[in-house]
Parts: sequence; structure tokens; C-alpha cells
Amino acid sequence: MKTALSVTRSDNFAEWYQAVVRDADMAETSPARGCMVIKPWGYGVWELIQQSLDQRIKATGHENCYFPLFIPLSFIAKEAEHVEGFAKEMAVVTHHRLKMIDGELQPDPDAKLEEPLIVRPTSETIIGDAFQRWIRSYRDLPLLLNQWANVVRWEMRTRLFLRTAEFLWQEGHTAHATEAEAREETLRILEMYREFAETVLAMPVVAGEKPEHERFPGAVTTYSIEAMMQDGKALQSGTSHYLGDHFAKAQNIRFQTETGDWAYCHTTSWGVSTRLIGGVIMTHGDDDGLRLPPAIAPRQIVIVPILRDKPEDAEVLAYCQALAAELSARTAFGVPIRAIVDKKPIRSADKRWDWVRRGAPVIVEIGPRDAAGDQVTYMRRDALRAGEKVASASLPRGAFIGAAEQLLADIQASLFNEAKARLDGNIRTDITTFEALAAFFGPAADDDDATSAFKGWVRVAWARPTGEALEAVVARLKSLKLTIRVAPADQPDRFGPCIFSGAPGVEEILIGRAY
RNA sequence: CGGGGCGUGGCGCAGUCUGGUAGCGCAUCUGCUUUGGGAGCAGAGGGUCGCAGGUUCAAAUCCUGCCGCCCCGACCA
Repeated sequence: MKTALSVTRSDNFAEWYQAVVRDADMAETSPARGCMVIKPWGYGVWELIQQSLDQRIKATGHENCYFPLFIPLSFIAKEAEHVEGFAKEMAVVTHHRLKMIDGELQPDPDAKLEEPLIVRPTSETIIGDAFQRWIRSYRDLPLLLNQWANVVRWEMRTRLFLRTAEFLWQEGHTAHATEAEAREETLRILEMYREFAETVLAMPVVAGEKPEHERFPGAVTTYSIEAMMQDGKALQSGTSHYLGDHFAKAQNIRFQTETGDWAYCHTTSWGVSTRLIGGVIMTHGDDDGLRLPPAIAPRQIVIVPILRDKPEDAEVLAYCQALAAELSARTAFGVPIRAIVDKKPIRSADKRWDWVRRGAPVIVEIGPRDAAGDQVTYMRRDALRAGEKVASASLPRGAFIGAAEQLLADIQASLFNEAKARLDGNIRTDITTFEALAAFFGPAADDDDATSAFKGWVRVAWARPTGEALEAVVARLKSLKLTIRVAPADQPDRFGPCIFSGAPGVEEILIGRAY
């Protein structure tokens, strides 16, 4: 069967991913190392992600603000674990002027900054500085802020959307009077992310707590949502951190209580990034390219007129325009349907396949017979093929317009259900010994990452060791290229023995390979 | 930063071992034909072969150095 992409998922998953990013017009690598240019189609997806998440952030009482890109170097050093966690991947601004020296444009030695500025890898420290000035009284709490921003982390190896040196995200930062309130906030956001991922991105996730060694630098507790990609690997898709009073103490974020005493705030931070788009690609993409959930598709219904340089072309076009206008007057997911007529002067068959690769949820093809017969012929991108052939259906125009909202909802649901079945069906719970775990995942050595067989995750009990015992566990897993993803939120009442030590288990965790 | 691979028209590649002055497919442009589906024929445009040195009558090809990209580690949203 001829597919719209030159590489299939089973050929080489990593290459397939790159092909989708390229052929779906999502993004490309930039001349700046490790960075990406997000193209209109990809950025359109990000804008829709922003819109629906921003609504949820505001609905839960948060306000947007904006802090600077630069952070004074000394700020980042305030919280010990935080420095250690980020120091190795920091972009640093040291000069403020260039000069031609020996025919080469370079930083002017006479223009050195007294204090270097770092480009934010995350904004806890500079926002904490503001918190310290803004918070005086218990009446100022809770302080619930969010910002949409870009951040920079100098990663060794980058992949478009999944890990780039610069990425776009939102970061929430809140301060609370008590630990209980801050923890409640942390979990509220985790639930917000889960609901958002599942209903808007149609990407099922497991929400849970990260083990100690996977925590955000400086956090007391880190939660994440983990999604399963089509190669069985986990993608950490959003995080929510309870920071305790670590940053409050480091930055003197204090308030006077009702009784006049001084107390440190409890802070939280949380974020999701453009990585979500990588998750959408690897969750829903197929061998014909991207399949976008309608809720985040910049164009939900694309109408391709079949033009043949004949007099009836004008009628076909007019029919298409009218159809687009009527569809745009309807709503889906609470907002107007995003429909367009693709009038680009290229062959209609090429247009079809371009939109297939981009993942437009519904592709409508209108020829003279449709226009004359007042009907609509369309394809669903989530069910593009029936065997070897492309599957299309026809409806009377009025019926199609009336059914459009439901059609988009059905596609959204079918993408979710397909991914949900994959997630639920690939978490093994019957592995109880480390030997069985090793046998299941196979040796890491001769395992080419890009082509390794689908494995999924394993759910096991453990005794939640700490310190050296935990390090030993991490090392054993690492030899199998495995990591502990999360301790899922839903835990049973009783536990089997620890898979690592045989000691009584205290918690169940998910183990798998990860991005 | 270690190990492997690769840089040749927009994209994908051959040519490199055995130096002789650049080729294929797709895409692009033009014309004709075709037209409910990723078309056919004919013609055209487009490359300082990653960069800098060196060897040579002659370098995409050999030598040295550098840069970049991809895959695998270390690091990570």
C-alpha cells in the first residue's frame, strides 16, 4: 500500500517522527543550534492549545503576567538544589556589545557585564523575588500567577518539539499560606492537566507522583502526567510541583499571619510546553502523517474543490465557498467551526494528500456532480482508509452541515478511544520479579532505540527505597534503559512484595522506557 | 564530551576505494494532452560537491584541520 509518508512507524519510529514533523508542515530546525522554527500549521496548533489551557488556568483563579527573559546570575544560585539541577544547561549573557577585532566580529572585551545574565530555564527565582516584595500579609494570599513564555535549556541532544534548546510553555507560580493549600493547588493543576490532555489533545495519560530522584530541582513533591507513545515509550507531558518552603526560605517570601506572627509561604510551580505537540504527533500520527484531534486542528474541515479548467469550475467554487460559510456559522467544542476552501492552484489530488499529511480532521472534496446534486463528499482523517482504498462518504449538503459538529466530536472521541485502548492494554501488571522485568523488556545492549519492538509499561509494587538503595534501583533499571515514570494516583489498599528487594511493598509504580 | 554514520541543485541519493573537470529520481517552470483524484509526453532552469589549507598538470574523489547534522550513550519538560 502506498502511504503518504516515505517512512512508516514500523520501519523506524524516530525517522517516521521526523518525517511527520516535516511533511505535516509543523516545524523545522533553525540555523540556531538546537532550536526550531515553528511553522504556521504547527504554531496554529500551539495557539489552540494556549487558548483552551489559558481558559482553564483563568477559570481556576490564576492571572497572567510577564517576567523578563533574563535573570541575574545571582538569583539562580539562591536555592541549592535548584542551581545544581540547572547549572549545567544554562545560556549566559556576558557582554552587551560587539566589536570588530582582527576582522572578526566578537564580544567587546570592554563591554563585559558586571553581573552576567542567564536566559531563564524556568522562572522560580525571578518570580520568587517579586513574591518576596508583593507578599506582606495573609490577605495577599494565595497569589496565583501564570505566564506564557519561552525558556532556554542548553540540552545536549535535541529533537523537534520533544526537546529543543528553546521551547514555549506556560509556567504557573503560586504562593500559599499553608502546606495544605499549596498541596491542594498542586493536585488541582495536575488534574487540570490530565483533563486538558485527555479532552483537548485526546491524549490519555496516567497522572501520578514522581519518585524522589526524578523531582524538579528544589521541589518537595513532583507530579506529572505521562502519556504512552506509539512506540511504547513514555512522554512526560506536564508537571506540577509542590515546592514546600524551600524557595520561600531561600528568597525570604514571608507574610504576617492573622495573629501577627511571621510565616514562610508554601509555593508551587507547574508547566506544560510545546512538547505536548510532540506527544500529539506520536499519539495520533499514522503512516499517512499527522492526525490532529479536531479541538486543536487549525483547520477542522478543509474543502478541496475539484477544478478542471471548465466553465462549471465557477459553480463548484461558489458552492464550496457557501459551504465553508455555512460551516463557519456553526460551532464545535463551543467555538465556531474552522472551515476553509483550499483554492491553491495545484492539483486537487495533491491538495488532498497535503491535508492528509497535515492531519486535517475532515477533508471534503467537491466536484461538479456534488455541486449539482447539492451533496458533500468527505473523508475522515481518523479513518482514512478502508483496506487499500481511501474511504469517502457522501451526504446531502444540509445533512452534512447539521452533522458537522457531531462528526468532529466523533473524530475527537475516536482518536482518544484508540489511544486509550493502547495505553490501558499495554500496562502489564503480572510481572513480579526483576528477572521477569528484564526478560520482558529484553537486553538494552543490542536494542536499537528507533526500531525496538513495542513494549509498553509495567506496573509493579516497590518498597520506595531512598538514598543508596534508591540509587542502586535506578542503576539496575538503567542497565535495561528503564525508568520509573510515576506512582499512579490510584493506588490499591494492599501491595505485593517489592520487585527490587522482596521487602513488603508500599506503593505501585509504572516502569517503562521514556523520551 | 565519548562511539558510529553522514554532509553533492529545493528534497532523496549515486559518483569517492581505482583523481580527468557533476549525474539520477522526485520537486520547480513552459507547452500540449489528460481530468472524481497523489497523471502522460516534450522541453527548460537550478549545484564554487560543508568550510579552510595541502598534494597534483588536474581534486567531489587523496592528505590535514575545522564546522555542522543524524543515531547510540552521559543530561533533560
